[in-house]
Amino acid sequence: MLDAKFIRNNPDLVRQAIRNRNYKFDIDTFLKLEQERRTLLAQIEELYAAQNKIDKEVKTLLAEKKDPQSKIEESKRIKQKLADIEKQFSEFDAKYKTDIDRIPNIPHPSVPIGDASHNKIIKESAKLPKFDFKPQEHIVLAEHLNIIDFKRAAKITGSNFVLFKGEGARLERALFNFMVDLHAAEGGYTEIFPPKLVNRASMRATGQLPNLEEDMYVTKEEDLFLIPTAEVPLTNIYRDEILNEDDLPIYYVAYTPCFRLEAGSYGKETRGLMRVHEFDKVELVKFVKPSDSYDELDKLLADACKVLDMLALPYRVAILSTQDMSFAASKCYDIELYAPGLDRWLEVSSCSNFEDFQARRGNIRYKDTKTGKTQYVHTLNGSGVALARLVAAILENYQQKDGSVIIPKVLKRYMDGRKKITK
RNA sequence: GGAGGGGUGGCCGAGCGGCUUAAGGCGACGGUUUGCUAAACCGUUAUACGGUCGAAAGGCUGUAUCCAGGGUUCAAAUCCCUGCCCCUCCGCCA
Repeated sequence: MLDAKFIRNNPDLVRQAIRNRNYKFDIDTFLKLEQERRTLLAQIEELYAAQNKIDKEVKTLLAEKKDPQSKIEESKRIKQKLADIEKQFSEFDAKYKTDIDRIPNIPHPSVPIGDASHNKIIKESAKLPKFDFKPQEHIVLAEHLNIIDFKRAAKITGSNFVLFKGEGARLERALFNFMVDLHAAEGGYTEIFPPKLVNRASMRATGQLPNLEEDMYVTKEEDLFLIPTAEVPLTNIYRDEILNEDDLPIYYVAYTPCFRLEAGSYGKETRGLMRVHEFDKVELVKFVKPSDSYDELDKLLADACKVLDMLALPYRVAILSTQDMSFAASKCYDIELYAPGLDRWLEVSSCSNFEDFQARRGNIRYKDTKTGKTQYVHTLNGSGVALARLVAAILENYQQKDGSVIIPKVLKRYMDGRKKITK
């Protein structure tokens, strides 16, 4: 959420940001609404002031044992008037609140303007792997090794769910343990194991609601959402709280499953591990001082890349363009792994700085030690990294001619010292 | 799931329709005293959104906020309803 005052004072900036993101939102109509809302609010406050004054007068009259009846009558009249204006106000207010929630964050000046074709690659692994045979897709490898059972997952639940089996299950578990350990030990992140169901207020604070409601799983009885990412429970840890400046920066890491309905997706994109409704992910979240947030974003990106360096996988990093970035982000880097079987780049991480956009929605602040003022923190998050596609990339990059798959060295101690997955 | 008891400022805690502009205490901060520390004494002590003055720091002013949202009333921390959370007991369960 942007500051209403900021929008009022910088309408052109906001208009430009919306245009650069290719969003549709009429700022002028919004500003008119906002003005109207404030006018009504001022009227209401004036009437309340009058009521409060009468209230005191009544008290005085009662204390002096005089008749307050005429004052009471006056108060009743004001009450009537108030009811009318408040009814008007609540209509404007409701519209105002849903509208301001739908205004996206302002992209950082360093973000390339345009659609996904303007994403800028800033780093790429020196060389892609070479094979003296035709590399297979991960689906073929997984079926050959009997480590993933897509058919039975579909029977148990539905299409685009995954059942890992044997060494496949072991690999999945090894990977998230490896990543959480790495970030906790070397990155200085505190490990969290959060709830995987969250309420509406939490989903709103991080920006999944109201725009992405149709992509989320929700429980009927309690209106709780299955988390689409650990970003939601982690960032909401400090919703409606005031932190001390000395507490910052705060770094959290969590492994969680992630649930995405993605109602609109279909076709080739959805085969295998590319786009599944439930996947595992290790997520990094930071709460930092505004002055540090872009340095922190670079460090966050480096922490995510470190996982892939250690796994010795080919990857590239792109700055996402204004149209490709999520609604709440100011700046976002994507990390993509190369999958030689598919001959495609697979997105396994987004590292974003939200500046104070989420903090304002979630009312997450800190007290400045020197000035004593409270202000919004900056929040960041990044995948470190997402699992399903990572498994696909490992299978495809480490495959051997006979269909076996070498286990990356750093995972050996998480896999009972095994070096290879074979049939 | 059932039955009770609760939720008040940074913390503890009183208040239970108009005497509250939320008592009192603790803590924190500033000051006085002091060789230093402590003690004592005096003072300050939230947030949000408007209006207004100011170059700014900030001042003045209005409104709201006693878990949240509704309601009753001229008037609600106080009464009623709904929800959330916490505690005790019972049931069920991993």
